[in-house]
Amino acid sequence: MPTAHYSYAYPHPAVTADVVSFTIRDEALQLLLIRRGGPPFKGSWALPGGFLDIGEDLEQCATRELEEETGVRGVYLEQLYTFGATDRDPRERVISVAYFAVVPAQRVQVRAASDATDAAWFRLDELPELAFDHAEIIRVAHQRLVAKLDYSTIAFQFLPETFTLSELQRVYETLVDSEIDKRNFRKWALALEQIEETGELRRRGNHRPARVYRLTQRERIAFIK
Amino acid sequence: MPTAHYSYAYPHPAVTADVVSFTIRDEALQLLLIRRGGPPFKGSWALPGGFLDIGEDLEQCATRELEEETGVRGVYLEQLYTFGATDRDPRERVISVAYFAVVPAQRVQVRAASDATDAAWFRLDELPELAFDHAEIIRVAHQRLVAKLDYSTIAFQFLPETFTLSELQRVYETLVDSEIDKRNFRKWALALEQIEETGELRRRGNHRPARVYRLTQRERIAFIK
DNA sequence: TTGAAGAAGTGTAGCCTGCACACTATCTTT
DNA sequence: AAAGATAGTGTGCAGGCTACACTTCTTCAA
Repeated sequence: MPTAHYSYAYPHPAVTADVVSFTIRDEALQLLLIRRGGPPFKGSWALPGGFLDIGEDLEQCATRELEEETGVRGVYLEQLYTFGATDRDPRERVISVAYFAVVPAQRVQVRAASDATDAAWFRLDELPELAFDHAEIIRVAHQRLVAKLDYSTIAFQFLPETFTLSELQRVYETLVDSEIDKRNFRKWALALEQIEETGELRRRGNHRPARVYRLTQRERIAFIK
Repeated sequence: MPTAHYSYAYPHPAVTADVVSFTIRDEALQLLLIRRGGPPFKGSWALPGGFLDIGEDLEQCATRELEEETGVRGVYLEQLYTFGATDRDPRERVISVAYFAVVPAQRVQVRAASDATDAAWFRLDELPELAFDHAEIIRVAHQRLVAKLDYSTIAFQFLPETFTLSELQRVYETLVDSEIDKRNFRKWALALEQIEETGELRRRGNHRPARVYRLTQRERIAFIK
């Protein structure tokens, strides 16, 4: 048992922030997991996260944990839900405030710059066994992500600063896991009035080059409909 | 300072559950507040809530606090958001897991059966000064409630088991604070396929009696659209 | 240099949904 | 029996969503 540095009249639970980080790699929705180096669930994969410092905001804590594992900063981060079942951690009572993050595809490789902990991206449809109730947390996060597609421009956060309409369409097709009509999609995307042409053209492969777009208000999630 | 009964290697925050309870009284959206009997914010109004017991689920805690203040059970209760700013409580670090509840108008008077604490319903547009960050919590709760009107049948939770279409329409009109066309509203409500006629008629006042409806699946929030 | 390959880019027509709008029905009270 | 009050009912128009196919522009290889 830890030595006594702090005391209370009644027991306080521990509080952690855990982060579900989504990205799109290889045309698939993936998320970041780390392998646990100690008990409980030693060797299992788990969400990155850690205990709240007593002088730190919840969101600061989530941001810090995410940065420690992925090296990325400034990505979209949103509080998801708070999980507090009494038996969710065998050591002591732990309340987990879960966040979900959307990491642009470009920035994914920055992970290699993080510390020596064993971290990896997994396809959402090929997840390993997970520690604690993290499978449940991921389920809720995915549900939230899909729900937000309908009423916000959160999908744009999967893309780097500039992108083509085809790239945007592929993001949506990956997220909803079905094909979308090209003309209808482009009409819809332009009608949002959230993107503008940069004036540049992107030439990739042996075909007509694509116009390049950017968000009119970078880093902003708009509510639509 | 409290005596030392528990100790940790590093400080744990306190965790509370606070509940924003909405109801409709006098054609207005109202919510339940209690007056604080001790410091901090002594004499101020605040949301009902209290510290999490170490062996108790978060939702259990919210349910318990709500029942202690209102006497009502089995009402709709949903986790709202977790507030954890470092300075939100002057005594110690407190993480508040906020819930929001919808209390049917009929059951409101049960509150009188609760203990001697000073509790009262306030119109949302006539709130007093509030303790802690409870004004912010209420703002978020109201926002969530209004958002849910668009994609769920949460508004039905403001009504008792049986109701007329006019009563349902008044609930919606109160919540969105504007008038709704009667024919369009009834068409919409019936098309949801969430309510059925009980076969009874309700006669109130000197006018044609109204058909009485009930939810086909009582206590269930349906997602629509 | 030319043509084949491959993604980029573009318009229309039908359908369905949301919204505006006014009168008749049935009961109570006097 | 007439007045007062809320319950209950249908249509038409506009705007948004969906389905659907061909041309443009570039690269690469013959």
